Amino acid sequence: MSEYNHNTIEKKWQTKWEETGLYHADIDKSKPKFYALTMLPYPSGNLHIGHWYAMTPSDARARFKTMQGYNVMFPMGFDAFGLPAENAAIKHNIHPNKWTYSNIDYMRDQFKTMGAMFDWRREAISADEKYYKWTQWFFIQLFKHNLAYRKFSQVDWCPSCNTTLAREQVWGDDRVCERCGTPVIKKELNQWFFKTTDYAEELLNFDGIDWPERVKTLQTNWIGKSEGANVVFKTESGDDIEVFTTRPDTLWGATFMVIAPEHPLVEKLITEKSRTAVEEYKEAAARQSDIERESTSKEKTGVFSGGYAINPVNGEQIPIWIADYVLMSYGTGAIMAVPAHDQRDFEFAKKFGIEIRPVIVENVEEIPNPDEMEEATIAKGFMINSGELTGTPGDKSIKTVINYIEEKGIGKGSVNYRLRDWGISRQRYWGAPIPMIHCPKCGVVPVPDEQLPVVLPEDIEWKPTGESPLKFHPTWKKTTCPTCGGPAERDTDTMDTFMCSSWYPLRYLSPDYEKGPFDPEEYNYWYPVDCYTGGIEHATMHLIYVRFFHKALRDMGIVKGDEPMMQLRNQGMVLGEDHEKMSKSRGNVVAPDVLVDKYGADVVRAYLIFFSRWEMGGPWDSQGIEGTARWLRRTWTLFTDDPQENAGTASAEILKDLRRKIHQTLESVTRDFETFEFNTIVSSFMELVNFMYKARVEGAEKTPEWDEALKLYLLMLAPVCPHITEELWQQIGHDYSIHKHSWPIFDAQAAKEDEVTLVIQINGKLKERIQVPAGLNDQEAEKIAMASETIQSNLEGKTIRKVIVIKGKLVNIVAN
RNA sequence: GCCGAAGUGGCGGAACUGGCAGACGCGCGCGACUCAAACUCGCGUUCUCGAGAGGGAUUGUGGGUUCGAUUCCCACCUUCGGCACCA
Repeated sequence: MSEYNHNTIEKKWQTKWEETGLYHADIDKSKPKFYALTMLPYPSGNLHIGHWYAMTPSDARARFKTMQGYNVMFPMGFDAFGLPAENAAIKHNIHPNKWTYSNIDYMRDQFKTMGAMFDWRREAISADEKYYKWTQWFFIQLFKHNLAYRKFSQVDWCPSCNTTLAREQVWGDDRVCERCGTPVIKKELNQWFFKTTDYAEELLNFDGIDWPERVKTLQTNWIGKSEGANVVFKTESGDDIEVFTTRPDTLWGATFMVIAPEHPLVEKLITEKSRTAVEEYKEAAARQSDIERESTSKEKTGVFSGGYAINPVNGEQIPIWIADYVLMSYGTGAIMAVPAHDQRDFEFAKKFGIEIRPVIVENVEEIPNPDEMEEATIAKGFMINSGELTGTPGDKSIKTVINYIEEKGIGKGSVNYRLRDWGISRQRYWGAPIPMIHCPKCGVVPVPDEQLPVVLPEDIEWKPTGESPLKFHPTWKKTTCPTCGGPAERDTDTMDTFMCSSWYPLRYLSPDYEKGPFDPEEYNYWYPVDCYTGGIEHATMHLIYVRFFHKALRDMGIVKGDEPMMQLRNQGMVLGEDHEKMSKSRGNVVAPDVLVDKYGADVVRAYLIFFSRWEMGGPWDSQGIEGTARWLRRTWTLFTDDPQENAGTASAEILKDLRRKIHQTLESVTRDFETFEFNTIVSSFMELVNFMYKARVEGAEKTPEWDEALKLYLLMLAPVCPHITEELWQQIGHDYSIHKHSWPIFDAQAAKEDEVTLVIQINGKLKERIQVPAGLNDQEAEKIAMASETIQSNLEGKTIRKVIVIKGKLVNIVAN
C-alpha cells in the first residue's frame, strides 16, 4: 500500500501530457468534431476560484465528449486589453504591456495546475499584434459594409476610468460604471458606433440554438421590442412632429403632445411669451443627473412650449408641452399624450389641468367622468369618441386604426426597439487602435489592409486626462491620407474590449494565421462552437455582441450559419463561506492555489463539481471539501491496498450485485454528463465506492467482476479527476493514456434489478414494503399486498373500494 | 411597476415520466483502533409523541386536480437577478 501523494502524481502527469501532446486538437475528418469553449479570462494576475468553478466542469465535459468518440477542441486564451492594465500603469508606473504579459505567464502556469485538456498551441491573446491586426480588419469590414459609423452624441462617461461606456456597461439604479462602481456622467463626444440595431429583430430569434431560457429572456427584454404605429402631427407652422405609440387606437384621446427638452423643434415652437419659461426648463433638465431625470417616482415636470399641433385624425388643435419624462433617445423624442389611458400622461394632465378624454371603454353605457378618474384606464372594450371608428371592438382596434392612418397617409404601423447601437470608442491607450484616418480633404478614411495592424506606440505618458493618451503622443497620430497622400491624423481612440472578445472563438482556430483572421480549412472543420460555457453576467453584453458580430460577418460572407454557438450553459457563482459574494474587503476569498497545494487539483475539481448545482452556484465550505478529499483517498485505497484475506470468496450474488451497481452508475453518470448535472456524478461515485468497500469485505476482490468494476470506475472518473485516474490506470497495468480510452459500454442486462421493493399504500399512505421478484404481474402484486399481515390488520373493518397497481412499483388500496 | 429564477433536515444539496421524500456530502452522536491525538474504520442521525412496538406531522403559505403531488393547476408570501417615465 502507498500513500496518495497528489503533488507528485499531478506534476508527473501534467508534464507527461505536455511532452506527449496528449491534448492537441487537430483536424481529423474520420471523427465527428466537437468545439467546446469556455469564456476566456481577463489577465488580472490571479486565477480565482470562480475561474475554476466555470472551467473544471467544462473541462470534465469536454473530456467526456472526447471519450465518447468526438474530436474535441477545448482552447484557452486571454482577453488581454482593458483598463486595469492602464490603471496599473498610472498607479505603479509599469507599462500595460509588461503588466499584462507577466500576468498571462503567471496565470497560464496556474491554469496548468488545473489539469485541463486545453490545447495551448491554440492560445489566443487579444493584445498580440497578430491578433488585433484582425480586430482592426474586422472594424474596417464593418465600416465598409455600413455597419460602423461615427456620430457626435451624448454618451455615458465614467469619470474615474476616464472613458466612455456602452449602455450595457452602465449598471443599476445608480447608473454606475460596470467596472469601478463610479456614477457615470453624460458627455458629448464624437464616437464610433456599430449598428447592432440593424439586427434587433434577428437577435430576438433563438431558433435552432440550445440556450438557457434565462439568457433568452434577458436578451429579449434588453432588445425590448414594441409594436405600434408612427403618426405624423403638424405644427401650426407646418412642421412635422412624428410620434411613436403602442396604442394608436387611443389617437382620438390625445389632448396634448409632449416633446423631449432636447427635441430639435423646441426652438421653432417657442413664442415671445413662452421663451423665458422654456429656456429655464431646458437648463434645469440639462443640469439634472440621469438618476434624477429617470426616476419613476419623481413628480412630473414640464412647461408649455407656446406652440400647438393638429391631431391628424380629428383636426383638433392641441398644445405641445416640453417635459423630461419624454426621452430623446427612444422612439422619435415626441409623444402624443392620452391621459385617459396612459398613467404618465394622466399624472401630467392632472397637474397642469389638461383635458382627460376617455376613448376606450369596457361598456358603452358607462362612460367614466374624467373629473372622477383617479388613474388612467387600460380598458379593452370599445372605441368611443373616435369619429367614424367609434364602436370598433378592442381586439381589432389597433389593427383597424393602423389601416385607417395608412390609408389617410398620416402614419404607418411600426416597431421600436430599446436596443441602441453599440458605442465602441474608448479614450484610452490599452486597446486596439481604431484603424481610421481623419483627412482634412477626404474625410474619414480606413487604414489600408496592407498597413495593418496600426500598432500601439510603446512610449506613452501616463496622465489621467480624460482623453486618449494616444492624442498626446508627439508623433503617433501623424500620418498621411491613403487616398490623397496629404497630411492626416489617426483616430486616437481605441476599441471597446468587447470588440476583441466578439470574435475570439474564430482566432482559436488558427492563432498564427496570417492570410486572414482565421484559416478557412480549420473553420470548415471546427465551426460553429458546439458548447459554450460561462457566466450569466454576460447575457446582455458579450453574448449579444458575439451574436451580432457573427450575423454581421455572415452577411459579409466571412462566416456561415446564423449563430456562432449552438449550445450555451451558464454556471452560477461560488460565494464565500459567509454566503456573501467573495471580495477582498470582506476577507472571504478562497484561493485555488492554496487548495491545490493542500488537496490536489483532482479534489478541488471534484469538490467544485459536487458541492452545488452548477447553474446555481453556492457558498464555499471548507469542511465540505474534506469529504471529497476523503472519498478520493478511499478511491486510492481501493486500488492500492493489499487484497483482503478472503479475496475471491464472494458469493455469486455479491458479484452480480457489484456488476449491477457499476452499470447502474455508468448509466446515471452518462446521463448526467449529457445534461450538465455534474453534482450527482460525484455523488454516484461516492455511492459506488461505499458499495465497493462493502463488497470487498465480502471477498469480491480478485474476481473478473471486481476488475471490471475497477476499470469502469476509473474510466468514468477520468473526466472529473484526470490525474489520479491516469496514475491508477497505469498501476493496474493499462497503457498510457486513460484519456485516449473510449467511454465504457453500458450493459443494460447487468444493470437490471431482479428484485424490486413493492410499496403498499392504503389511501395513498405508505404501510408496507415487500421485496418481490422483478417482472411481477399486477394480479400477483395485488395478491402479495393483500396477503401481508400489516395490510390485513390495517384493513380491518374497512371496505375496499379500489386497488391501483403500478407495475413493479406499488399497490395502493383505496378503502374506507 | 414589468420580466425571470428559486424556496426541501442544523447546513450544501438529491428525487429520471405524478408513485418509498431527504440519495451523496458536511456537521453532530455513539463505538473500534491508539499511551494519546490526528488519520482510518463501523453504526446512527427530518421533526415530534412513545420506555418500546408503533403512531402523527413534514418539501415557503393557502386552495384545487388525482387512488396518490417536492413534481401538474390557481392564488399568495419571501429571497435573488435583470429591466424600468421605453410612449
